[in-house]
Amino acid sequence: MTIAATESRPYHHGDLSRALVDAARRILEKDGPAALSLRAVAREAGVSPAAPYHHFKDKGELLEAVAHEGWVALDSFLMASRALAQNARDRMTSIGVAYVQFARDNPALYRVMYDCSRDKDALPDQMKEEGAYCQVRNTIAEQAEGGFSDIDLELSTIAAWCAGHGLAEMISFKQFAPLKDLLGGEDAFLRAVFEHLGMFAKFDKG
Amino acid sequence: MTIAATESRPYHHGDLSRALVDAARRILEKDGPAALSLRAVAREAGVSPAAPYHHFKDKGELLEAVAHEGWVALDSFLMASRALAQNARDRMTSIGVAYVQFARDNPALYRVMYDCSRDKDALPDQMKEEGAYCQVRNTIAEQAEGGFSDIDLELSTIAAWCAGHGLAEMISFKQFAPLKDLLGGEDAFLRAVFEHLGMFAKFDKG
DNA sequence: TGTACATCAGTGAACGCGCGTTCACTGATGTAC
DNA sequence: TGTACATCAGTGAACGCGCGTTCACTGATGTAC
Repeated sequence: MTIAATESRPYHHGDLSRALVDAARRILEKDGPAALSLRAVAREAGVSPAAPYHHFKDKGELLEAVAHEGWVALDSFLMASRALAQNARDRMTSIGVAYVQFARDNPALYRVMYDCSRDKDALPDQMKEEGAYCQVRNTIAEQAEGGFSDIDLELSTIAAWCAGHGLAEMISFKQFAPLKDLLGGEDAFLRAVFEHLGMFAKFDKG
Repeated sequence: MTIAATESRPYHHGDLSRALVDAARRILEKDGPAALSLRAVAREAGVSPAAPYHHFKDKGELLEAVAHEGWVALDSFLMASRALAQNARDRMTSIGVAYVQFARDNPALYRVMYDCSRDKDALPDQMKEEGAYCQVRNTIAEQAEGGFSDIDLELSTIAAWCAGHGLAEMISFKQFAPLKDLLGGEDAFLRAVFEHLGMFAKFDKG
């Protein structure tokens, strides 16, 4: 009845790559990005410090794998909340709010994602072709109903993305606490900030 | 004629506090935030690794001193470029552009400033009373010409601040290179992004 | 079906490193008398 | 004006730490014949 064979891990792991990335994410959740050393990851995965080198060239490559998972998770989170929005008008705010919620709920993962990006001075390549950035652009395009040139669309997407990232980094700052209370909670505060971006005020009357 | 006495530093330094903060900023400029250890700062200042402990309780306290200088420098940079703006309408964009330029020209210092803030989960206290944040709020208030409630004003300031911070963190990302070229350079790109925030589009016709 | 052997994926000990911080110390300074 | 002494602001050696990475190794797996 009991599965005795699994009580002690066999010499070969089976899928150590996967296990290492999972271990890394567990460490991020528990102790934050500063605790994320290669040795800690190996320890958490129950494996010797040298083992990861059979799967990742160096620490950076493991971090990139973790970051990549983060972007994929963000993609689907945004996708889901965009699908939930009631109408086109709310879709823009909803996707912004969802973006910040993701960062708030996965702060350490979010940090690793941007640390990797900064190291390369670029967002992940796939973002421009598909993925989160593209979803933001599409949402804006829908809401603008053709009123934007390609350049306007690109610039507005960048502006919205930057606002989302900035808010994501500051959402938990103490200074905002009174305003959150006043508005009825953090999510209401979030919506309010995005609405004040006023990104598409010019379309309100057209 | 030559001042022989200064050729070898006297035993007592005179103003080691100051010298340490200066050394820290030099290290930041040369080698970035990752290189900013207490020992490196002492080395750069030409002093033993224990010397800083007579002036700062620990590494964190030195970092805070550096960050504080950064905020002060940002304050006066924003003040100066706000004074240069031609009219009220441009003032908002100008202050945003200046904010990002500061971050771009002092990337490591900017990083330390926000790292310290994140550790405390708050922007520096003086920001709400005076300083950079307050300047942004005042600029927005001027441009809105009384059309904003206190809450609207606060939310708009937060939105603008977040957009500025987000753009500051991403301004050098490679993905934006084509757009920068298209628009005639990085500064033009910056202005364009801030204009697309459309923060006050609703006031354009009123 | 059995066996030799190459390859794969682990082990654990060790390397050298730079870090933050502490310690007992000493040279320099300033103040009380 | 001189001197004893407390205090201040340095020194340099040492502590223990965890890190990324390498190394020679070995156990397990799979494949060719």
